[in-house]
Amino acid sequence: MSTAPETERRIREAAFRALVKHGYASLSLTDIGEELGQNPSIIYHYFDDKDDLLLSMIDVFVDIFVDERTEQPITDAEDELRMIIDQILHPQPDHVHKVMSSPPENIETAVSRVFVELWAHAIWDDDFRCETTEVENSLREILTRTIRTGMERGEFRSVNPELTAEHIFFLLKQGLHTHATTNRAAIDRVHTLVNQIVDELSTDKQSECLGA
Amino acid sequence: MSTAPETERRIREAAFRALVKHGYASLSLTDIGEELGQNPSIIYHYFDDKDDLLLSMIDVFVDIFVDERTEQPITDAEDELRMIIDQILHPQPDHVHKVMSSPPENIETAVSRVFVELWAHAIWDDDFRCETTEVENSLREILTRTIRTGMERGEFRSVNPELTAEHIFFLLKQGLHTHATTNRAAIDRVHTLVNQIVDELSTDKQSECLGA
Amino acid sequence: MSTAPETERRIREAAFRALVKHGYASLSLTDIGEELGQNPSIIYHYFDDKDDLLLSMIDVFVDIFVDERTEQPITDAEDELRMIIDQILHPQPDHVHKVMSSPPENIETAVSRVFVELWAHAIWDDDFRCETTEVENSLREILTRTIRTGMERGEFRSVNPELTAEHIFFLLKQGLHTHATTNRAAIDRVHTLVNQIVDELSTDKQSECLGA
Amino acid sequence: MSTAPETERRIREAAFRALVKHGYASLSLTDIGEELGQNPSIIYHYFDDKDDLLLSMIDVFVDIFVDERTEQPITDAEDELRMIIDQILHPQPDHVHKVMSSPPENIETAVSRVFVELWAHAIWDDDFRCETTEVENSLREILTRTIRTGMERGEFRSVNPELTAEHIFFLLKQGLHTHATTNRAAIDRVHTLVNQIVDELSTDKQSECLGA
DNA sequence: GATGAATGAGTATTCATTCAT
DNA sequence: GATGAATGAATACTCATTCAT
Repeated sequence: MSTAPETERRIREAAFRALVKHGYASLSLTDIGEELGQNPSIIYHYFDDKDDLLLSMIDVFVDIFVDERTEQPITDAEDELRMIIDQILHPQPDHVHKVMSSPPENIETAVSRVFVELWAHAIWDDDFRCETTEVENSLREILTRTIRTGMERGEFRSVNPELTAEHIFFLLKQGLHTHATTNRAAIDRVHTLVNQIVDELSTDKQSECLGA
Repeated sequence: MSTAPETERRIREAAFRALVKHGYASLSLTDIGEELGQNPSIIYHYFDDKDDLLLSMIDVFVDIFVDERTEQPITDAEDELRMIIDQILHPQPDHVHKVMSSPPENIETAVSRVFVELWAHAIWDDDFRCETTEVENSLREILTRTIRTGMERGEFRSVNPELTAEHIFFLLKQGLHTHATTNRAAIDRVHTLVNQIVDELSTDKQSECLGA
Repeated sequence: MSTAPETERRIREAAFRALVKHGYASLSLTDIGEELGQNPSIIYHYFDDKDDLLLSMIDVFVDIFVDERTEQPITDAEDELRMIIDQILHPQPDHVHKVMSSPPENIETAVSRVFVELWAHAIWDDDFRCETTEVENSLREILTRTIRTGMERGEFRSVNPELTAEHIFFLLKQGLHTHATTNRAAIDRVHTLVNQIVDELSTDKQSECLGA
Repeated sequence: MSTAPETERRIREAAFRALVKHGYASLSLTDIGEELGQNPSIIYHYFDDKDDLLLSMIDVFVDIFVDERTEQPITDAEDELRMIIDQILHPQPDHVHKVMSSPPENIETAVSRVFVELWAHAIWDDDFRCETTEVENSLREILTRTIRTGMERGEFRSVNPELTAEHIFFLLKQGLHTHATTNRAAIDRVHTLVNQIVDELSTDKQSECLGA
């Protein structure tokens, strides 16, 4: 059997790690080759060019966050919601290891950096922009579905599920973004805010609302 | 007085416009020189190097969003809050023109792009990181101060002003970020969510909470 | 018998077609592999390297223009001469098909291009130079022989057969060359000039004309 | 005064010499830089890219063969014709030195090589093709004009001046071509043939000869 | 015989930066 | 203060060639 698909995956993971190390603006194919432990020219056997390779790295995101969730039946809506939130804010090595054979060392930092860099590139490249939009749609969809299910089962209060999902999603993204781009520890603050929202959803109290 | 400070400002603005056009990763001094209408080597009379110039562009942000507000006395807290929010989500040409003599054409897009690009670069450069952190601190401080003032005057409900300010600030940033990096019209959605929070602050109603 | 000689010929023809398509300077083994419909590395089973393969393409020329003529007895000198001229200026698909199983589409263009490219390469490569010299010698020899035969039989006026052959040959080559390398329709002009020479040969006027 | 035009000319001449040394197919900007004694990147200050530089080398041809002749009044048609022929077949260092400050060593070889290489490239590049066509038109025009003038003054027999000029021109080109691409000494042979034609032109025999 | 994965040397081109004027 | 000529290091990408299968 051909080793090709394995090699393609190894290149993608090497690119991921190299991106975490060097950043988009100064990421060279040489860097990727070094991370890969092979001559960079091999990249052209598996990808059209640098952009094609980097574009494919959004797939790594999909692998980590989206794929497995889309088809899963929901058992407990609140548990499910909290688990999704947790996995985005604190990606676990075990989970990441399922989709990457050699993940970078500090996964939390790695994921937030790559998120910020790839999304930033989407400003300039339509293909990237399509992918980022789609990934976001999928994740928002998962959140929306979970909230709606919770409402239908009476676990959650009656809210606009799309808007609430979007609210949560904005905060999650911003947690990663602020974590990667400032000296502030933003993830815990976001966790607090998002927990409030989930708490609100699952209490039948009428008061104590967001930001309070 | 020499024309030097004027030239320095012109260079900074040219760099700003060039960044809006080309993006950080592919921004060359040639691009900036073209935007400036002068030979790019003049940049070295006013800045140490490319990084120094780009770092100084965060100052443009400070000029636009922070400076004038820090010392202003607050008259009406809710008005003030809504105005700050509006100015971040929809920067007005008139206002920007006060701090830039030749602003780029589409200011809303320009500001969100530059925000995303400069912050992304802060991942890799400690000097940038200090600046981004500081700018965010200032803006959060303004929001916090406004909320606290509103509370003290009885205009707003009693909340944790730091946390609420942070909540609003996360959403505002994410509005710009999503606007710049996906195909979704995120700014209006963010406006809706933030308005809800401000509404909550200024009503004494006990019900109808976030996302509802 | 093994299929090897057949494969070797197929490779040579593929190289010929690829050369017609891409030109010497930008002809890659990948191009040849594509034309061949096979993996380019197979070439190394039949040829030492790229140069060796391209050198062998001169043989295709020999196959087309020289081989069959060298041993043929001459029946009518003028007819023969006009036929040779015609075949060089307007190679017929039928005739080419005898030596190539998959000739390129526009043979006239193909032949002139390959002639110009291979001969140009002969500037730099002694092996090529030997081959081009030899092919030219053979063709000039055929022309000379035909003219001499015509003279001996009284069909042609008395001229210097080597010089006249060379004169005709120069013009024929230049027809192909100008056809391939400029926007001018040179072949018909050459035909006119060469016909004049042949006419002169076969008239019984005594006037000493050019080439005599 | 700026040194720029001087540098541009130096680059063009270096490219000319490098082309004579290495040939089109294996001519790298590094080669040209070496010939120039400077870093190859300087080329991009004066030319768009490699093709632009090489295209400009046809101008060197125009400088050598065409320019000075176009406006000169003709004194003696036969002398003039023989001089043009001589200058193409045997370019003199003195003459070349007028348009190149550092010509290559063996000018005869250099000119024929560059002619063959540039013309060969015209097969694939329309810009080259335009230039080659134009240069040829100019040279043919000069020959035609000289022959026509000779006829009008009664120095030459009555012939078709265009066709005779073309005849001569074909032979001259083929002299250079054969000289560059085979092991045969073709230039003298061509000289003999062309001299015959000119002799024919200036004899007063009435017999209708070629080109008439 | 034939494939295709892998290599590494080489190529055109870009770009921040320097420096003489 | 401002220019623009010049540099050299770095970069993406290509391609002939090898070799294990």
